[in-house]
Amino acid sequence: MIYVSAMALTDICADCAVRDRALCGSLNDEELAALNMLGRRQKVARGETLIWAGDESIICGNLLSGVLKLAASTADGREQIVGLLYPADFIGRPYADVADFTVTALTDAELCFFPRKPFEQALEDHIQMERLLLQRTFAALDEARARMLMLGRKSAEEKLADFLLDMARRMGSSGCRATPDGPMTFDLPLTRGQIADVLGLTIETVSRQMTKLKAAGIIALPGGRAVTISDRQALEARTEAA
Amino acid sequence: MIYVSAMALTDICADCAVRDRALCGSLNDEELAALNMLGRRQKVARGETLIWAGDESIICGNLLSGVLKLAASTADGREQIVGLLYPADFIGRPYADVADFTVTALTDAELCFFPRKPFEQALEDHIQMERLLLQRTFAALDEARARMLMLGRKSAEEKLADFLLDMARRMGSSGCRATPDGPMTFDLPLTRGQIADVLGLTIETVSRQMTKLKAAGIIALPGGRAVTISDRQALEARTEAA
DNA sequence: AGCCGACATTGACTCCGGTCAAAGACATGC
DNA sequence: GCATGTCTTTGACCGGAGTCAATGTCGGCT
Repeated sequence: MIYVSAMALTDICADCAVRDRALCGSLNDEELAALNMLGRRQKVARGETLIWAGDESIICGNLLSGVLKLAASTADGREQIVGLLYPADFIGRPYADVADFTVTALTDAELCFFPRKPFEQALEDHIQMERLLLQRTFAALDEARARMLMLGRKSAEEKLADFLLDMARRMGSSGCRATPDGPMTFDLPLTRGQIADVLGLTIETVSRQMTKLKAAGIIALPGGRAVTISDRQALEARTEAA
Repeated sequence: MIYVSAMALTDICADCAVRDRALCGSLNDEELAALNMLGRRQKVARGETLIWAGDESIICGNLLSGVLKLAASTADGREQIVGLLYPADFIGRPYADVADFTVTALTDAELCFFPRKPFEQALEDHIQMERLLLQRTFAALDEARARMLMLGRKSAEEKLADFLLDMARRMGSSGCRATPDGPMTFDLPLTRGQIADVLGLTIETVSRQMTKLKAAGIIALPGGRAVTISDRQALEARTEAA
């Protein structure tokens, strides 16, 4: 699929990696060119924070590459990761003056952002895009609620199993999958501490559960951030208590 | 505010208690009359389930009176309440074929519902309503995420304090509030078991924490489902660990 | 009134996951 | 190579919340 632009110098969308998977996928070429004027690309380094909870909600955008975390925290520093953002996901909070969550890059990342107010105007002007955003927001809400069940009612073991299967699914494209049900290896974009913050556990508990799964021959930890799922069936079984 | 309708016999919106607070608030009288044709009012008794998780997503609607719960559960019967719905709140999941969560009445309730497909069409036809729904969905997402922090990172005591303050705010209108900061009494629409399901705790823990707050003179339990918040300051303090 | 079922409280005990602490791994830079 | 800092693993211990069980309270019904 090739997009040739008459305004190559400024057309940042032309080589967009998520051109048709992101919100912009709902726009035709002319509309895209207009939105183009508003947008800016930006690279962010791992660890960098894009949006701070409590700050004014200034920007919206799309994630092009990398993984971001969306986090909430208590006054005394406890943190809960309330969402992970992957390429083509929407970033930001339209229609609110203040951002409620902190957005931080877990890996080096690239994104395409717009000032919030003009972006809201663009939503009004492009019904299709607004409708797509509504659908995605509903999907995000479903996901958040599913995670509430996990946080409130699942054991550490179940949480870890859930998490690993979810990551396997999400990293599946970039990682390598031999056969649909055979062993599969991928790199986690999160540290143990960050996994703990996703699951509502501590680093130590995450580490112990990992070791337990390894001892049971269900996963292998080849080193670094890599994980191999050797027995997907068994892992799925641990998603629900015995 | 009085709405006189030329079609009094069928105009179920005329005496709608949430006429201008619900999604329909974005419609003018003609549009409302059209939507009217699609909608049906229904009363449901406490305990009745409107939508079952896993079933086809058939209806959408507005809550007129009462309180509903939105719940997820595990295969072995553990339940997590992922949201509470109050009058004027939107019910249902447009753009999905299957409902992911169970919706049940916690009190006797009345609602106004529409078949999902025609409702989706109505959203397309009435941009203002779609936009309002988008804004509400974002708000629901923020709320769900805030609750993730609570579920994942807060102690039983903090959860209870959070919950009571939230209920005080929500029941404030119907209950009685003497002075902004003085004692305030209201009825909880939930049993201890349901509170436990909201907070990711057990009945016993909820009960013990209630007793502890009562012993500390922060709340009183006059009987039935009633709660009196005698020392709001102290309750707010327990929202964050010592 | 008295019975019944649902809901709530309380107690005794257990255990999962948190806390504190000490070693390992591993990457990076000098 | 070695030093440094970050991340991970492992161990010992503790405590908050869950479990199991008994008792108490309330409202509804005949």
